[in-house]
Amino acid sequence: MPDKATARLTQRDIARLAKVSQTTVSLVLNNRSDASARIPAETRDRVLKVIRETGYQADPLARRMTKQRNQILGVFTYESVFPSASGDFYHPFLAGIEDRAERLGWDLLLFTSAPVTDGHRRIFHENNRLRIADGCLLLGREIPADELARLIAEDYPFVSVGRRDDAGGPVPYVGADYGTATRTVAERAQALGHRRIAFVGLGVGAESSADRLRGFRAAAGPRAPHLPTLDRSPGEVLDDLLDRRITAAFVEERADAIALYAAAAERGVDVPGDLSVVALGDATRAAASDLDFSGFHVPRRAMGVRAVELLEAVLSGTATEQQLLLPCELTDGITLTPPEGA
Amino acid sequence: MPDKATARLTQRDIARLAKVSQTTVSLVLNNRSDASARIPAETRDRVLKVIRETGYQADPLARRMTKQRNQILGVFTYESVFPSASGDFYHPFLAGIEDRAERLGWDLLLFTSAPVTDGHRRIFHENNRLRIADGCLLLGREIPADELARLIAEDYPFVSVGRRDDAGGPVPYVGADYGTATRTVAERAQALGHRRIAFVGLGVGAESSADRLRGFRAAAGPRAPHLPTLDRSPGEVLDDLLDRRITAAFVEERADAIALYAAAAERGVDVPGDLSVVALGDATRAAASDLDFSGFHVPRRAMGVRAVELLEAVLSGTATEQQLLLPCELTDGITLTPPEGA
DNA sequence: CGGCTTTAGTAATCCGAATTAGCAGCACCA
DNA sequence: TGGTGCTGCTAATTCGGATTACTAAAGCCG
Repeated sequence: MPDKATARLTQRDIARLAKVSQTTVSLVLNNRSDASARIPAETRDRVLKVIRETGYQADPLARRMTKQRNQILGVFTYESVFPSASGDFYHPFLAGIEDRAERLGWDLLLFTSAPVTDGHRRIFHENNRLRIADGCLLLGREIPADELARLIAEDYPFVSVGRRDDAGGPVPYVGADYGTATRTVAERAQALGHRRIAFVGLGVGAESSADRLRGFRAAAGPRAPHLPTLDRSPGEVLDDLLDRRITAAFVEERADAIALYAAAAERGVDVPGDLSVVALGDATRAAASDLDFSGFHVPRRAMGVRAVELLEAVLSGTATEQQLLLPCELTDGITLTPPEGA
Repeated sequence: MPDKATARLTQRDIARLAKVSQTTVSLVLNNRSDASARIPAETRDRVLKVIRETGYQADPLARRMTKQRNQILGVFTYESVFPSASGDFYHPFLAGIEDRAERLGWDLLLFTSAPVTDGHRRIFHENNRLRIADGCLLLGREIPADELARLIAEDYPFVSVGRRDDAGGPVPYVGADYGTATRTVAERAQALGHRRIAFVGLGVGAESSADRLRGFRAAAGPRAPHLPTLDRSPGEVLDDLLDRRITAAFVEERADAIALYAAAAERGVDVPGDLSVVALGDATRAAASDLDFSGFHVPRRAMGVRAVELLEAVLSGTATEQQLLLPCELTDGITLTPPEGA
């Protein structure tokens, strides 16, 4: 009896049992019938019989060795993949990625080994393992330009989920068209009669922030007010809005919109009666609300799907356009109505 | 210039650049310093420098071929990892896994390449790639015994998240002690005066179901009623409970408890006045409710953490006990009070 | 019968790493 | 001055399977 468990069967074993060469076993297994490899039915059956009797299965690793690709799709997230606090912002992206990866027969490698420092991961560190994967998807609000530049310089196949500015070259991405969406909802508000509108949020830093502010300015003009949220309570922001007699606030971050709405309710300020509130995307921080905000949603799932498809195209060399913006899903909602007296 | 993109770097390339042999590169990489392999600091540094400059990473497949650790932790989920519908049941497990993997410097490989058929994945299929990872964690409500048996037979290192029955041998797992938790809350209800109590749910099939029913029976006796939920609306279940003059229902699935509560509210049945409702765990289906149910929660995050730790112990051969049950978190809640007239 | 083609199969390599065996060169010692 | 041992490295082999190159035998033709 084989004391050391069952030493895994190999093609050599099958070959021995079927009295053929390992080559023949391989040919039979791969069902090859080219001119260069003819296996008569008799021999083929003999080999197949042995395979059936022994329950032999080819080692998938050895099999992949001779292929060029590993069928591993890297996923690099600049925050934790499974965050406990930040709500489910990334979830739909990942669902889309998983869906497509599954369809392509790829496994997903999450680079959790990259240490998180200051709440951010860095791609390039001591022992970066990027090259374990065939290619990589990048997720995160902000991705340092130097890291992108290095990926490009090293010619590593990757796709960013979310638009990124050039970094020593164009960055392949599948993003959401925040600019157009923001501009559209701002124009819609203007059509309803709003004349005093403001952008509420960061507006700088990440591309996604800048794109929204840019879209807003495209509709509202370069001097339209931009109210920061950083280090200010929702109440303070609300006061600021009211002081300036703003009639419609375009809030970059949905969580802030929700907080603003709550502050207004508490203060007895009616939304949208006294103030319309437009949400420019989805909550990236935990924030529960059933309220049907006017504004738009980010096509997160679709972005994940398309990002995988683009990476696959890049890897197989069939990619033509490497930068793709998907339209956001506008929602009418109930928080945008004509201003009082309009 | 290399027109054919980046032909993946190999140790041979590194060797050539560093003017040493492939063997030396391998030795340096594996930091070997036996008597049989002495690499002076000077040579080592030269090799490391080239590796750093080129960003070389060992091919995990080739590496696994010759059996070695890869720092890759496989995660096999029997449903989608990122489900769109099923709520967030798996999320905390994965958060725990990610946390520990990060601390150990491991990457997470999600086996999304395993095709989902009938809503379930199968580990063993055409082209299973389990062995890319050093070991694997298994997640899912039900895991076919034959798959577990085969993993055991093949001596593949794995740990199940959730208790599993023996399958041709003991299954290594980190589970939740549903039995004790259910028994404890049932006894607590009895101490409050409840005499007519019932178990509501599947009670069979998955170990997690059976464990709860067993715990319930341990407190309530072997003949205590067990009401099925399958193919019955919450209203029907409620009728059944009232017909039997049950004063406390122990509901296996939190989503069912929520639905039952809603049905009762609609019917004018007071919970817990007319009927106490105990939730035996967390919702595995999407179901939102702020209600503070009496019952318990599953220590999901901790289970994920401990499962990684156990697998690490298994891999390094230091594991002593391979089956671990963590206590559930009992919650007093507001849906269990003494029965009327007690 | 000799030359050419087809058939049926095998030996040799390769994939990218890890590992084993072994080989020069030098120091030290008797 | 030859033997022993250490140092520093490399050639060769292995893992399991895919592929290429090649060969032995049979079939066909004139």
